Amino acid sequence: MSRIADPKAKIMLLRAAEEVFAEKGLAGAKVEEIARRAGVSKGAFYLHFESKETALKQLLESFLARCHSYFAPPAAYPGLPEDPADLLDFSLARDVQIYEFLWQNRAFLRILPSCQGNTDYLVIAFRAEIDATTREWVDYWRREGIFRPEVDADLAATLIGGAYNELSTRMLLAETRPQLEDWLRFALETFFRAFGTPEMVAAVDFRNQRVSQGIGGRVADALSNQMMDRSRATRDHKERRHI
Amino acid sequence: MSRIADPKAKIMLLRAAEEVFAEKGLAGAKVEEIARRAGVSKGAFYLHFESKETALKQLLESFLARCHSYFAPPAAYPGLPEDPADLLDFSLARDVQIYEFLWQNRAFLRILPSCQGNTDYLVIAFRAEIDATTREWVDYWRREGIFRPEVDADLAATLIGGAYNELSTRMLLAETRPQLEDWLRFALETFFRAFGTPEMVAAVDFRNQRVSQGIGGRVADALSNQMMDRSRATRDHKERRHI
DNA sequence: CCCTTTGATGACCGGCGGGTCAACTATAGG
DNA sequence: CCTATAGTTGACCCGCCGGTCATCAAAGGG
Repeated sequence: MSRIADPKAKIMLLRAAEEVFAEKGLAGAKVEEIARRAGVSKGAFYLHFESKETALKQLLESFLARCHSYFAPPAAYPGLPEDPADLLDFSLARDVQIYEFLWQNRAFLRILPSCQGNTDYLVIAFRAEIDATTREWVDYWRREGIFRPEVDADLAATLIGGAYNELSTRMLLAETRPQLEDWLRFALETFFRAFGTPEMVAAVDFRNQRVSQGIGGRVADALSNQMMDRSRATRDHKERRHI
Repeated sequence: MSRIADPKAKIMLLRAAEEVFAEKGLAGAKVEEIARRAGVSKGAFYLHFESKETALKQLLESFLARCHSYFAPPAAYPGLPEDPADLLDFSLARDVQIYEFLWQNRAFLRILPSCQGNTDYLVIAFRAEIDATTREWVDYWRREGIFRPEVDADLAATLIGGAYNELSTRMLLAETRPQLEDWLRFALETFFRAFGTPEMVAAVDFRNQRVSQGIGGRVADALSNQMMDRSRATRDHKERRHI
């Protein structure tokens, strides 16, 4: 009995909404345009969403949740490498993973700045979360003797967060995928040089020599092959270090 | 003959508009509210401005022009000190001056993120200009042998710009004036350590020792005196114009 | 083939707020 | 005091768009 709902409708609407929100922002986006791009009527939009804000909130929550799994604190990586060079490789591989994800979702990233009104608390909370996670990393690195003890964790996290955020902004302006690896290596070295102990800075220099001699990072390969299996990846680092 | 126009009206409207735009953004700001806060009628608003956008544009142009004079390229400072410690002092004093200005105009800074629609090109152009100026400084420092030659000027400028931008964002969240000097010293040292030649990094360390021994910077004092003179001069100039 | 049920449509409603203008008011000159 | 002139007002107009609902269409059961 009765008619069956189009199962693609909601997905198409979400996709269209993502597009239009990214182009126009919350206020500028028109429900009619979202519906038209999804190939359905305006009324159909309201079969799936209570309001325009609801749709944006739904999109945001889903995206931020996916982001969340990428911006993990150090506690989420039980077996972090201790060797400075391996640590650099690991961090770079992790950054590349994150920015690859951001690049894939660049359409979505464009929505965030436009969240100025009723939904901005979501973005603000997310930024605060990122900032706290960055701070955790700085604290961790300081405890591990990688960063100098006198480095102010709050300020360091602010600078790091701002710099990386600017990189993502710059990525959004690019038409083709930038050399994220180069960008992120540069950023990583910048902050390791700035905040690292003299030993760490020396390790950065040494690693650059090694790289310029054509010897690639070992950990980076391991991590990109086994993205999800962190414990195995770190076990690999340790084993190889003894070779 | 005839009635004389209220000379305060436009100024009051601009002030009120600044307030409301800062609180609500372009779209959220209502002409009626601006007029009410200025103590005039809605119609009076349109005696002075063609439209809501015009008012915002006028405010923006004026503010960005004032900003412009602060973000000067190295060419604007003919006699830059060559001694590393003095250079640090000079740069810090300059940064403090800029951020002091930004702090004084923090209400205005809050408007910028909300410029998403018809006026965003102004902000975008301004950001690009800041970025270019930062790049000029990086290039200059590299030419002067203060930054290492292999430092990528574009990426360095991006990171620096992002980090300093984040500092200003964080400043906007503060209720009382933060210790800008500490923040900016931290940021300055961060990037001088990251990009500086080994000699420069040594100078940073040496300077910290000197400062911790209570010996203040000489150049900083000289510059801050000079800068106070300059801001006092412009303030006087404005007061005279308003009389 | 009709009836019921439920998905889908788009014309329509209503409020919001940018912008206008007829009416009003203050001032100066005669 | 009167009149001309120009500043000031706020009620009103109107387009836009979020949200609704009478109406139609599709699917399945009897």
